[in-house]
Amino acid sequence: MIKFVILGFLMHKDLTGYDIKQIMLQSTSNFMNSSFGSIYPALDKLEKNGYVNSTKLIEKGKYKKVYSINDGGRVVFMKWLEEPIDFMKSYEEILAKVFFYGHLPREKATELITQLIIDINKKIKELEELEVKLKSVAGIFEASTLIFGLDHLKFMQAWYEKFLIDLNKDTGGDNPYECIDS
Amino acid sequence: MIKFVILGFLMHKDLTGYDIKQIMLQSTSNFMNSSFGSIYPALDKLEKNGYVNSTKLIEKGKYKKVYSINDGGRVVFMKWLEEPIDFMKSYEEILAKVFFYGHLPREKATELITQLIIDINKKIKELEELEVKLKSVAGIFEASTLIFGLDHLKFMQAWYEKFLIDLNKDTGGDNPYECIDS
DNA sequence: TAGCGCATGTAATATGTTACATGATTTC
DNA sequence: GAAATCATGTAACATATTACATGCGCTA
Repeated sequence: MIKFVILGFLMHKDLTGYDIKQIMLQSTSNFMNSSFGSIYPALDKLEKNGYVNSTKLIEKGKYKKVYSINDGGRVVFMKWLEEPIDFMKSYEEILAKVFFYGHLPREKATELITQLIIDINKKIKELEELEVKLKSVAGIFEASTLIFGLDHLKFMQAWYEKFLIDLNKDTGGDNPYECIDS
Repeated sequence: MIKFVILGFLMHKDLTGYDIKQIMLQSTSNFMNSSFGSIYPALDKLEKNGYVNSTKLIEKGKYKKVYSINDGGRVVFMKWLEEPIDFMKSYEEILAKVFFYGHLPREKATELITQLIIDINKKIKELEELEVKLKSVAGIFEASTLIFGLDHLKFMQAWYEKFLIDLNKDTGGDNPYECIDS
């Protein structure tokens, strides 16, 4: 997932590995905060795969390697972004994608979040059937993890439902997050 | 984490790798559902480290390797269980521990969950300060991930608060989850 | 001149998944 | 007799962390 997050940052401006680490700390650390040990190899691989280009330069006596996304990179990033969210993969994946939804037309973002809510609802139905069976059989702690899972999904459903409403209210005021690092 | 979940299952009865996979599917799949490719090597390692013992046998013509936890294993499992929950590590770790809290004295479980709530509250305070700064600066999608993180923590706090109350009401009716596989 | 922030990178380790290989028994 | 289920295991791959190694420039 880190490669897509990196591409997402590069969609916006050219960055070094060090920059990326700083920006993550300030913006995505809630759901993703990678170490240099994964950022640098990821950049390396992205370049080998032809999704980014790098320029070596010396600034204030410091050796820097500035990366920029190219057309190939933009294509794979947008493809990832437009894919429906598989919310069972990981809770972080949802956040990662939504974080970059500003790159999508508003209608597409709305559509994807609507689909997410539908998928969550399906899973809720599934778990509710399981709940009946297990509640009678398990102890309070074992049952609690299932009920937590269920309540957690209900929380997510309600949250994204509300988010959709806020989204429709939003004027789309152009407020790019580039401001963060200024 | 898988090693502790395996030890937790073995606390209750002797099992084969195959059994463990089945039980996971029925009980913990909500937060952990490992593949054979991680269960078998994990069992192997647990045995090499001296936490479990295995007995090879042939039952109904099928070769089986039944694992049982030993004193060393019980010690490391209980030590893991009694440790305060680091809820920032992963959301799954909370569930994994609470799932086995039936092995703890009720007061210890209560204490650990109380501490968890305190830790979550601390993090909420932290994020609320960040929120003020970022809200003005980020676009709706970027801000949403932070707000989701915050609301998510508030959900967890409320949930475990309520769970504590339910726990105090609970008679502690002995309802071991062994019933699941019957 | 010591230490911190900037800046890049590697090596060892951990942890897990998917796919494959193998072979027995049970069920239709 | 074919397919599903029981049962164990390995190999290739993916993904990430921690700790280390290196070195420059700025500031106290």
